[in-house]
Amino acid sequence: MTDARPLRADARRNRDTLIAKARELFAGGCFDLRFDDFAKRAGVGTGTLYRHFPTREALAEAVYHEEITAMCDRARELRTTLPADEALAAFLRDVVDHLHSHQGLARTLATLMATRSGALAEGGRALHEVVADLLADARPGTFRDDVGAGSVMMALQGICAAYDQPTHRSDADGVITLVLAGLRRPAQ
Amino acid sequence: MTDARPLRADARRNRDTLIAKARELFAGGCFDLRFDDFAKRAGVGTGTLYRHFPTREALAEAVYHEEITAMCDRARELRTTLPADEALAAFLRDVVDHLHSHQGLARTLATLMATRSGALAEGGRALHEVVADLLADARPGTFRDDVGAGSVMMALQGICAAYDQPTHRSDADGVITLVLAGLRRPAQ
DNA sequence: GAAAATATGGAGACAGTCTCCACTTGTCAA
DNA sequence: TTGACAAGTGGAGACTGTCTCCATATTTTC
Repeated sequence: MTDARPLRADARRNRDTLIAKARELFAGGCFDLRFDDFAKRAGVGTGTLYRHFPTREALAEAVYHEEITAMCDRARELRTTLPADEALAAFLRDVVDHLHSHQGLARTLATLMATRSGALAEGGRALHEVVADLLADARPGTFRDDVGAGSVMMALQGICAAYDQPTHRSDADGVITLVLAGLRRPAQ
Repeated sequence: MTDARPLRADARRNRDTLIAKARELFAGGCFDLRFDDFAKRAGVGTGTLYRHFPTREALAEAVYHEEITAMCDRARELRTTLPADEALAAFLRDVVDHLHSHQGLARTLATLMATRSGALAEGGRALHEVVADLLADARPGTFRDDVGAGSVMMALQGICAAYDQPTHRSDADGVITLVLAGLRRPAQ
């Protein structure tokens, strides 16, 4: 996935500037800036922006790449200190918490999850994987096995897609509550 | 909500033609047609299209208006013949079933649900309302009361937003399973 | 330090959206 | 009927944002 050819020094610098600027703008709630304008604000030419990030989504993914990686690491870490079912619960709650204070991330994830193929979906796939792992670990005994990780991700996609609804936080918490309660194997 | 001034005969005719044409194209999976081209295909001028439907979403909502109304009616009908909890279950299953064979509807609903205000959201609001009603009826005794209709709608939004994922059907069924199982009041 | 490789920027081609208004069509009162 | 007014039409073209292209500049390599 990582490129073989190392970027030239100036190219690397530009790329980093672009990501930093994008992060700053996204954090300020400014998502729909003209792409050309955006290049200008970052102090590079349009061509440079397009060469590094062919699409808006590519840029968004680059900006949130670390964040998504951190999320996945967190999941794996939780798995080492908690029973798998509790780890999944804690992870999902964490995700919602994080999304709530990072609208841009929610937006980006909603897009990444909707994009089924290509490098762009990498982040979505990574998340899917950690959820699937937690789920698999928790299944025997505690979780039902007729519902897959895809369904959990789909619920998560709803949470992401609805990121700017006024009642987002409480609704999202509710979704997680339903998913977790629903996953628990019904008592025999 | 309905306009006071009745449309002139030719205007009404054009509007109907536009909706019919859009329905036909959507059914064929053709969603992202140029708006201008679309007008041409329907045999009207660009101006006419824009006057009737200022945005793509307005057109989509008009196309699926009947469908959404039918869904809401169906929910109310179910409520008269089944206990509320079963009615909600049947309704949600029905919705997924319907979405599955009408991608355009899923797409449209995803947009409508994401749009928090304005006439465009009417369809989304109507659905929210019937779900809220079913839920309220089912609550005493059977359903938990710490999770609102907004959460159910959010899960539904995920189902809609993921409409073109390859595993959509089974994942969506899983989400409904989780929501319904999660809603059930845990045995004391 | 010269050649080769790599990257830059921004002008301008292009594509899609949407407005505007001279003109057409429908409605209604007389 | 008909004439006058209201309502609606269509499509040229202004506008807005996207993206490509390439002469020029910078970095790397030998």
